[in-house]
This record gives sequence, C-alpha cells and structure tokens, in this order.
Amino acid sequence: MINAPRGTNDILPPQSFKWNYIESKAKYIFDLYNYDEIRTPIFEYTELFQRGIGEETDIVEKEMYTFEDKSKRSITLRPEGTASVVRSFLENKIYGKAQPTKYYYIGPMFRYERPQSGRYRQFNQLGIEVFGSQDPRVDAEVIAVGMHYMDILGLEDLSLYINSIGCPKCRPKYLKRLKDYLNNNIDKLCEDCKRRIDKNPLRVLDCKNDRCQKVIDGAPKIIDYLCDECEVHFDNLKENLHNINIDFIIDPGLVRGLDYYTKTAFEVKYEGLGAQDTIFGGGRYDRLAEEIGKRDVPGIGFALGVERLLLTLKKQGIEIPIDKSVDIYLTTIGKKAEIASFKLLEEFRRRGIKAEIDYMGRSVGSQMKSADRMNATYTVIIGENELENKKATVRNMKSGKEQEIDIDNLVKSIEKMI
RNA sequence: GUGGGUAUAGCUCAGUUGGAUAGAGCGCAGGAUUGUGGCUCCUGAGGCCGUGGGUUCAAGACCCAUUACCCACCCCA
Repeated sequence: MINAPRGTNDILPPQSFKWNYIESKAKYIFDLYNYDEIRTPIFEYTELFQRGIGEETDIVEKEMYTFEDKSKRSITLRPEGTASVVRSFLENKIYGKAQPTKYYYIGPMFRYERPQSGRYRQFNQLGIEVFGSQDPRVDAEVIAVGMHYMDILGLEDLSLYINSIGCPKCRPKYLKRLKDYLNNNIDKLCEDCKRRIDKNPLRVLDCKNDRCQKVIDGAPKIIDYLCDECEVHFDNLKENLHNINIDFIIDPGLVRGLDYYTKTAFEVKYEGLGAQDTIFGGGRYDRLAEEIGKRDVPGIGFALGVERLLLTLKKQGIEIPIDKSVDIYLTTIGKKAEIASFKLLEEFRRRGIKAEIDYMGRSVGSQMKSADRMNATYTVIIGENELENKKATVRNMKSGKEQEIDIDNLVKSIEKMI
C-alpha cells in the first residue's frame, strides 16, 4: 500500500463540499471589494524565493521543496504566494496600467516541516495583494476584506493584532537598540534567543519562553522608534480601522517571519486553534518589488490558511450547508426496463435534469433506499407493467404520492414538475 | 531535526492480572414486504489485532525494533 506523502491530505466528499463553500464565499467577498483573480505557477526558480523571502528566514533555510529540473535549473515549489504575484506583476509590466492593482489568489503552497494540527507540507492559502498605493486606507481595506470574510462565514471570537515594523529608514536604529538591550540581558534568554540576537533579533520578540518573555516585556518597542513617515502611517491605519469599526489590539511583539515586510504587520488569531492559531496574517511590503525587479512598487496583502479556517469553523461548531440531492432516481425492474431507463437517464441529463440510476443490481427496495439516501425529489419506477402500458410510475418522495406518466412524454412532463 | 501519545472490521471503539472461535454500535448487503424509501425486526458479508523480531506451554494484550498517524518544540498560513 502506498500512502499519500507525509503532510499531504486527500480532500474527499463531503469535505470537498466545504472547500467549495468557503472558496465561493471568498470569491464573493474578493469581488465585492473589486479584487481579481491571478494564477501563477506552482513552482518558480529558486532565486525568486531566496531573494524575495530572504536568505535567513526559516522558510528559505530549511523548509523549501527545492530540486533540479532536467536542465539543471533549481526549481522550488512555492512556499507562499506573494513573491510569485509580485514577480508576475513586474514581469507582465502591470505597473504600466492604472493603479492600484488588486489581486487575489488561491491554491496550494509547500513547506517541508513536521506536520501538526493546522500545519501541513502541502497546504492551501487564499490571499490578496494590492500594488501601487501607499495610502494607509489600503492597509485598512486589506484587513477589512479578511474581517468581512470571517463575518460572513459566521466566525466569532477572533482577535486582530496589528503592529508597525518600520521601514529601512527607522528599523536599523531600532534594531541596534534592541540588540544592545538583548546583549545586556543575554544570560536571561533561552538558547534559541541567544542565537537570534545577531541573526534575527526581531524574532526574539516572538519567543514564547516564559523567561524570555520577562526580558521582552522590558525591551524597547519598535513603535517607539518609528520615523515620522512610519508613525503617521501607523496612526492613520488605526484611525481608518476605527472609522470602519474594526477592533484591534496593538501587539509590539508582532513581527512577521518573512524579511520583506515594512510598516504594517497584522495577524488574525483564534485562540481555540491550538499551537498554530493564526488564521490569516499579512502586512505591507514596500521593498519587495525592488528586491525582485529593481522597481519601486509598494504592496500590501494577506494570506489565509484554508486548513486553519476549516479547523476554526469546526471548533466553533459552524455547520456548512451541504444540500446534495438529485431530481430523479430511476428504479428499474428487469433487463428491458434497464435498457429503457438508461436511455431515459441520458435524456433527463441532456435536459439539465439531475438524474441517477442503480448500477449495482440492487433489489427494488434497495433502489428506493438509494433514492432516499440521495435525496431524490422523484423516483421513476419502470418495470414490465410500465413497459407494457408505456406509462412510468412516478413517485413523489416527500409525499409518497404516485402517478402514471406516459413514458414517451416522461422527460417533458417531469421537466414541468421540478 | 527533537520530544510525547496512538495503532483491533469501511467508521467510532470494547477486549481485565497473558489462557475465546477476536466483539459491539454505526455503516454496507439481503430478507420480513413474490415490484416501493424513511420506522422496526431478522440474517449476512467484512479482520495477517500497523509491520518485523523476541519472551512464553500460550501474545490482540508483555519486551525490543520499525513504520505511519496525531500532538508539541522550532517557525509559520
């Protein structure tokens, strides 16, 4: 027996109905905010992610599915969506069109990690990106899209955390202060954090270790070191969120794992999810296009983990409506009836009537049972009597009432009934 | 990469300190109803007890290894 690779999942019915449902709701919301779909390749040249996401990030360091293709180019299965979308935006010279550009995407991402609840090697993200505007209202809109989506799905008790992580102008100054502070308290930090001081000091702020947390409480906060531009931007974002009635919590410890973020960073969490409790997260990345394509294009977006969304829906007991049914179930008795019914079956379908028949040689009782299980509106019964009289027995499965209908006009008659 | 937990029918799970022919409920199939679903009742099919080794007169239970899954660390969606 060959199993699916570790960290991958089959999405079978009825689970696949749920996927359809949340995807269709997402598309509804995205369209409502005037975002259009973009589809980029599932693999890219490795350099794109190395440059875009950052060499020192965990993703690039140890989580990428990278391999050489037959021409020896290094290929990587996309670990996230933003780098590809930015690449596509630049490659197709979309910056030449009227801005801003608003895209959404949906699809699988790949990261080589140990799977656990809410974390898989192939997982699905659904996200949006806005290019070309630095207006803080755009930051607020991006957050609003996500929050609105949560609302129409009926999710509750979610927390929105926001922070500003500065820009190339103000962040270096802050990082220096932070490093100095951390070095002064180095003996109180865990081993991981000691290593992080030089490598990625912002990440220390994320540490869940209790002892580190005490050090972090006293650490300089980046929002106290923002340059004027970043501070105004952050204030504006807060005002805009208030303006559209979106509650938030300022979390100075919120730093995103990817290098390209500037200014706004945000995460939406559901505490009930367990260790991986972020449903969606994102932020502004005004440096990324420069990094990838030597062109100065501001951007902001978020990515949402579909599996985590489904987990949250389940934890909150939100039932996703699955209305599976067929219009007609054909019950047959005897070989001749089978042949006649099979012809009718296709005729029904050609007329746009959803119809099903038994292929398992079941008894009449079992065929009725199948019809019931499939939620059939009507069952058409054809046996020898019916063939002789050229009239089919049509049973209304709700009322149990039956009537005789000419087989020759059956499809047309039923078309009128449903 | 590290740690912990779990593994018995399609599913959810029982199975005592080692001593059966390995069970239940649900689901599935057939029947009660010689051609009619839901409710009820009856019957039936379906198991290398994750895999490999070991201890023992005797292993689904105990020991070792291995694999898979789950959870957690790291980090993120």
